[in-house]
Amino acid sequence: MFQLIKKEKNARLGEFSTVHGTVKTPVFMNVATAAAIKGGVSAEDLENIHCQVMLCNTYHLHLRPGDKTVAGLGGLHRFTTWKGPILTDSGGFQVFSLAKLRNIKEEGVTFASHLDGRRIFMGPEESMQIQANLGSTIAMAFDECVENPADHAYSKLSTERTFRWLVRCKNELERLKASGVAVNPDQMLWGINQGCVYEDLRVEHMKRIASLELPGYAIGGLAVGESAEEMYRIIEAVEPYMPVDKPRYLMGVGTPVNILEAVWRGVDFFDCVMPSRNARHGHLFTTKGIVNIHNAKYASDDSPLDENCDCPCCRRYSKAYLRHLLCSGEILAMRLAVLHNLWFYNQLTADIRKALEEGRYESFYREKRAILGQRI
RNA sequence: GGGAGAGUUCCCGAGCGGCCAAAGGGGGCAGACUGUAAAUCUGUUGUCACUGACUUCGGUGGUUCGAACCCACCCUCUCCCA
Repeated sequence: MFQLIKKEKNARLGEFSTVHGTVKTPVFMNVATAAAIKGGVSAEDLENIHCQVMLCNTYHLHLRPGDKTVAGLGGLHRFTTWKGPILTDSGGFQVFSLAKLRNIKEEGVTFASHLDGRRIFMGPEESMQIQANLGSTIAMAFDECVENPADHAYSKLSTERTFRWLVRCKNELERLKASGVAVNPDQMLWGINQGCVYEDLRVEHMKRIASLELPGYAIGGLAVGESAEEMYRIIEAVEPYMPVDKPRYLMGVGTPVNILEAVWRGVDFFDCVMPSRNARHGHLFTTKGIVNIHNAKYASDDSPLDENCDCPCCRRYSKAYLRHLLCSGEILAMRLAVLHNLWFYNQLTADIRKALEEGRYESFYREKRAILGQRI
């Protein structure tokens, strides 16, 4: 399923084929938590901005509209009309981000719904059942993302539990597919590496999950407060133990520079809310660096946000207009800004692939990382 | 013409003798955001030689140790009666 086309040091150019189409990697997956990109971006828009994979969330869709409702409507693909691959996150990250509203046990996690406070239980089996109902292309394992405790002992308990949960996820998804209730009979499960910032735990955990021979592996629990250097260190530590013939996914990452650095260290898949969330807040990524379009200096700037960009926003509108829309609270501002930032991320990974194909990734990434992180 | 009320820092608006450079909104300016409880959150918003000083609460004058707050007059606005 994953074909490695070319390597430059650890950086990989590849293709991942699924029943919903082939993904060229490295790839950035566009985050549509509640089955929509926030900011008014449609499935049709996603096609226009060259999105390859859409990412949705198990927890959110379970709460609303309900995974059974989605299953009744034919699954996420039919529901959203997005034809390409869809990855569903398992709800594991909500174990982390809804920390104040949950209680973790071996069986699973009890959350207070962020919508109405109602208690909901989710364990590996529940997460798989929901994801089977959603019918995504890729289902992620239900894991525990440890919240930077600087606590090796707790992290070890957590990685052990996450491994047991992964085995339960695998068994449950196999059962669901065998019994014919999974909306997508080809749905695959990817495992998630954990272990906080501890190399020994990370490596041990990676070896164990690799032994399950899943079709893809993710590194989770990073970019949750530790430094970028620490994150790179962990990727470097884990990477040698990730199967070469399987896609590697760095969950929730990251900035353009993070992506350049992680590709250099052997990662193929990414996702992040940053381009869409930051866009809604006026923080825009361009080929020359970061623009805060709120800034007064753009009030009379008639030039496009990024002269090198072909997105629906830059093709047509000026910085002054975009700023005005944003300052006025117009919905169009968010839509244009989100389209731009996602275009930028999708284009960045396309440029990365091109550089890899031409065997010049090292110089490409060294040049780009110096520019893309700066504020202009 | 007669009566009643009001004028506060960019705007609205609280304050009604010291703890007031003055609450709270709004607006402005800047920042944050990494598997989305986020169209959110934070800081800042009189001046300067900024752990302090100076100038502000329609104007002028007064009372007081001390006034945005009390008194007098003036200016402006709103409402009611003719």
